[in-house]
Amino acid sequence: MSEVLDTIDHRILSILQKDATKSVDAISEQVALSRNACWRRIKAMEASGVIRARVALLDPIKVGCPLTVLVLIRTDHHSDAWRKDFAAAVSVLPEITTAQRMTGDLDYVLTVRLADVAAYDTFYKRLTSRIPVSDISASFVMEDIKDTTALPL
Amino acid sequence: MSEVLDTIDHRILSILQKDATKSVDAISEQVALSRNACWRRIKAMEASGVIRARVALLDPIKVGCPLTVLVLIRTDHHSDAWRKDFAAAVSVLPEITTAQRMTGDLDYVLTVRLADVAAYDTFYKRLTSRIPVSDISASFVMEDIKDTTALPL
DNA sequence: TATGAAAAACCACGATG
DNA sequence: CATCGTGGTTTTTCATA
Repeated sequence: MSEVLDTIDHRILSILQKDATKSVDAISEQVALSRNACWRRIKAMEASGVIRARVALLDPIKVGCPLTVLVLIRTDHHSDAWRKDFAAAVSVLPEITTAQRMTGDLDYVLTVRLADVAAYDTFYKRLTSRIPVSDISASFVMEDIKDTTALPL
Repeated sequence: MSEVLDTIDHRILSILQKDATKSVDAISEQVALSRNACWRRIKAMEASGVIRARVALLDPIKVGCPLTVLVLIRTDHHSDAWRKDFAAAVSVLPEITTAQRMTGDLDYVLTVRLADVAAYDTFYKRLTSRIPVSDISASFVMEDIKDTTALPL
């Protein structure tokens, strides 16, 4: 309901952002609150949508997609229909984990998770067979220096 | 121990990737396995590191960082020392959620989470005061078409 | 703070293929 | 002989009074 998050909320969130398996007991101790008060705050933040989900993060290498590719896309189709088709293609391809429409001269950026470079070629064909793009270029990730789902608070 | 994941493991993972609050009972029912067999598989995947963590995902808008910026960086310092400084700067700045070293002509790509465009200027100054870069450009995310932490299985 | 209900954590045995 | 299922115990966590 309320959209105002105080310092204690922030501290609770920063704990849960890193480890959602922590019990209410452990969290309440860390933020110096009673178990109950802490539990109510968490419930409230879940209800208001501040906490959107709790998910498991997997090891990309161990599940067989060690390669991350950033795909930069430019289009000359600036119609609603094209955008709809593009969004549909994006939602259908599970290798695409993020898709963002950008300002500036590059129109779209995709993050794609793949097994290897050969898989990129397959992906490239599947994508471009679904939607016309005027310019597409791939940049491969050599090293992950940082990769977190935790937002700054 | 074993690094071989079968179809059932994949189904368990795909459930947990989307919702880590699901009880073992519920999961075991979905994958048509006994509670215990299912529990053993999950434990094994936690132990082997296939499941890396369980985290809470927050709403960027409700938490006060609705703006996502992709920062493209080129450097002419290709020394170990520079890389170390860069990594240190990246790890210190919480607004940077991902930092990747790339192939091709752009050296690094950062994903940065911010409150607004003004905050980008502050961020830009803090970053460039810590490390010298020969070229840096920002591209702002206008629309999130897709954004998932779930890897393809 | 107390408390009942639920889920998780773990163990042991026999069955199965 | 790995892995499953059943059925049990103990402990923890939840969620509310």
